[in-house]
Amino acid sequence: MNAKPTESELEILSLLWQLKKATVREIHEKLAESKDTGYTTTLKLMQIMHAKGLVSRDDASRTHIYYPSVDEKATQKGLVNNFMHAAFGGSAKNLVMQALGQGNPSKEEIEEIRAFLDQLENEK
Amino acid sequence: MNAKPTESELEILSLLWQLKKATVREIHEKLAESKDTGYTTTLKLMQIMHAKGLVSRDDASRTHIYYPSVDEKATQKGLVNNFMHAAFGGSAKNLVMQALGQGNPSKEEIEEIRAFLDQLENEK
DNA sequence: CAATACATACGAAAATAATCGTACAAATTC
DNA sequence: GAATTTGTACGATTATTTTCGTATGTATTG
Repeated sequence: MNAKPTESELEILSLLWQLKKATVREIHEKLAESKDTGYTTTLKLMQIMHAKGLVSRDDASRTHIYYPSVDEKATQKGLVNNFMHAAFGGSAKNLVMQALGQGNPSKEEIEEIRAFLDQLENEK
Repeated sequence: MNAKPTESELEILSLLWQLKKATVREIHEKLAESKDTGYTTTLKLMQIMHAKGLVSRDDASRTHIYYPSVDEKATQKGLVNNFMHAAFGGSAKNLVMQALGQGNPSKEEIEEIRAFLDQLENEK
């Protein structure tokens, strides 16, 4: 059942994870900030996602409200795993270093990652 | 010009990065270990990649020899950047922690990452 | 209350990606 | 040297993803 979202679906899903819930119009306006796309395109995508079970929705009122229905962490886990294998031959280190090199993390974020590394190491 | 490889193309490109050069048959045999695919499918993909400029080839002899013609690191950089934005809202930290959580890096790799973090921090 | 704005539904086209059959030529084997 | 194997080329088909036009109905507003 756990269908993997396409690129476009993932954009929408990310917004929903962030906003917790949203209407088609809200999502569309956000998307339109960075890409040129029509309203009905966004609508259709969200309908497809609904059919696939990636989102749920409340259609009590005319303007439907959408919710993510797949877990953020779990979905990301699957995607990262897939991506790590496809692009980095499964090497977490290589992926991580590439990401750090260009993600420009803040001091706080670096600290968090360090703490996470400590924890990982202790488990060994 | 810098075309982004598709999933299937990336599989082939990864093999080429690893092998430095290869024939269609060599690539095909490798691919066939893990997926069920026809020889002419692999051939066609490599021809497309050649047309796109992702690989170059030496067609002096009947059996052509293929070489990667895009840089591994540079290509990965573009892919990570894209993926980080698509799946993690651009947060390197979140991507990194997910990857570390399941990539099961060795002690040595963790050390390398730590050193890289130090370096990043010093640049700030 | 008519015109306009805003909403969903959905079929169909367009764009992209992947697969494969067939044709044909060169090499190899029996 | 005929049959088989191995190679490329490439058009065509299929599958998937994305886009959008049109229909239709419900608010909102002048």
